[in-house]
Amino acid sequence: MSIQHTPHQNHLLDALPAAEFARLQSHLELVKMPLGLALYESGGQLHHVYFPTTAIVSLLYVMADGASAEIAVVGNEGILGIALFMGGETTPSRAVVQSEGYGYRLKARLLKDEFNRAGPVMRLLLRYTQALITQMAQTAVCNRHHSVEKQLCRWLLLSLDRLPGNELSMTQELIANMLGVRREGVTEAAGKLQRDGLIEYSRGHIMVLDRPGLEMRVCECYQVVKTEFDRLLPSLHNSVID
Amino acid sequence: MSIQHTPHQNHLLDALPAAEFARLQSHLELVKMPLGLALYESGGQLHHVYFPTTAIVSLLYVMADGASAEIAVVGNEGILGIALFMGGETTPSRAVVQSEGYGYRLKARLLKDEFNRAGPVMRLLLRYTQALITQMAQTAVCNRHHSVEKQLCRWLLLSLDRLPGNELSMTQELIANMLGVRREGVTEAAGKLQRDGLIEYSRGHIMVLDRPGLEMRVCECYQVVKTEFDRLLPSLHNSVID
DNA sequence: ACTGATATGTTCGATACCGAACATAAGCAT
DNA sequence: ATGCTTATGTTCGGTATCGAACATATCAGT
Repeated sequence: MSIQHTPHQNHLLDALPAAEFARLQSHLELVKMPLGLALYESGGQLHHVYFPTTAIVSLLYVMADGASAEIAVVGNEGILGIALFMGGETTPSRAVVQSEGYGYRLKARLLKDEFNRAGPVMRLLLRYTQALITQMAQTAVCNRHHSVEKQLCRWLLLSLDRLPGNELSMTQELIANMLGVRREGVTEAAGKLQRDGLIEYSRGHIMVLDRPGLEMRVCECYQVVKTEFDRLLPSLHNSVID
Repeated sequence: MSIQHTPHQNHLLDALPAAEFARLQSHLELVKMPLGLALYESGGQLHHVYFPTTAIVSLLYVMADGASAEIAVVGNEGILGIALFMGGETTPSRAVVQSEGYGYRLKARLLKDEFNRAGPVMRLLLRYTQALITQMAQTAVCNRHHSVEKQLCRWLLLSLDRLPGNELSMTQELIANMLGVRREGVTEAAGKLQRDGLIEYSRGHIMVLDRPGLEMRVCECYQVVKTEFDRLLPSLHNSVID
């Protein structure tokens, strides 16, 4: 059985008005996003923007000593490469595929031109950017105040929201990298969640058995971000802006 | 002696092309910003945008249990109320005056109209927003990996960059609130800096004696943010965008 | 000078996380 | 089956920060 791929799997593309979508459609290029692929390096040029459909991509800051932390997650609800239309051309963050899958890409020039029409595409992208800002801000607060276990719950739920099933492929080592904590810390937190029957994992495969249970344990950060995404980007296209 | 106030003290306003500045100038209203004033509450309506000149404003996230953390600082280099033009109308953050002073405000409607012209003002605001995003992201990473002392250095330098002299009015209690740590933690870190002759403080007044010394101790986060601001917002107006 | 309020200093034990080392176990290639 | 690699589990001592309680010091008002 082969999987159907369509740009409409990405919520931003799906939310475009017909005219705008028509302009871009033929330029959208399906790309495979294997685990670990870096779509952008810190400070590098952005030649394309990416609209994930089944993949999940993490925005990571890597520090001089190698320590890292995830500042946001982008999946089928979003776009990678906002610095392009924000005017900076580049950012100090890396974008790394965290969960393999597919997405569509578009040449930088085309997206910029579309953005510069200052129409619905621009407004949609700016709203998405604001939602992303909320996610970053909440991550900062969460890093400050919440335990590894709560952050793991948040991370699992954010990932789950961007995937079709209830399973994700991810080693504890990689999760630790995302959260910016030690692998052992993740092992301990995940072990606790497993003992309590919320998840089940083995060698890089995590199955969520009790999603409501996770939602009970997660810190408020998850819900704040989710609510803000829903508020700013109701899944149906809504052209009543301004 | 009376202090001169002019919108040009704010770098964004100062960077506007003459035509745009002329349109807005008569609508700019000088406002006093006393310590602790909340320009915006979480989720509240934004009736004005603010351009600080001598004041510094913190963007804070306050959590359900009262714990808080600063996610960004805005002074004479920036603007408060970006959610207005990003399309969200509101944000989950609070904006609180951290260092008293003055600024100019502009009615929300006027800024939106100006933004919607999709000209240089829009491009400038978007670039500023990207710089702000960098600051938030770096704050998230810093919260994760760096000691209170390093973060205090970062905070002092960020504040200093937005003030005329080498002195700031700020109790350790308030700094602790910003950094999202205990007051005692700030006392200890500040005590160390004082013993080493980098700063001198008493009851809410901090004088920086050795700025290079602070720059030696601060984590890389400070420089990353500063470099990105300089890159995105060179102080002279540069209309060569796109 | 007195008083109260506020800012800062100091201590204590508790806890979460770190850093390192090592043990087990599951998958993979041959 | 054998061995190699990778993922996960466990332990240990060290450190930073926390939470709370209390001590001191400076300022403002009377």
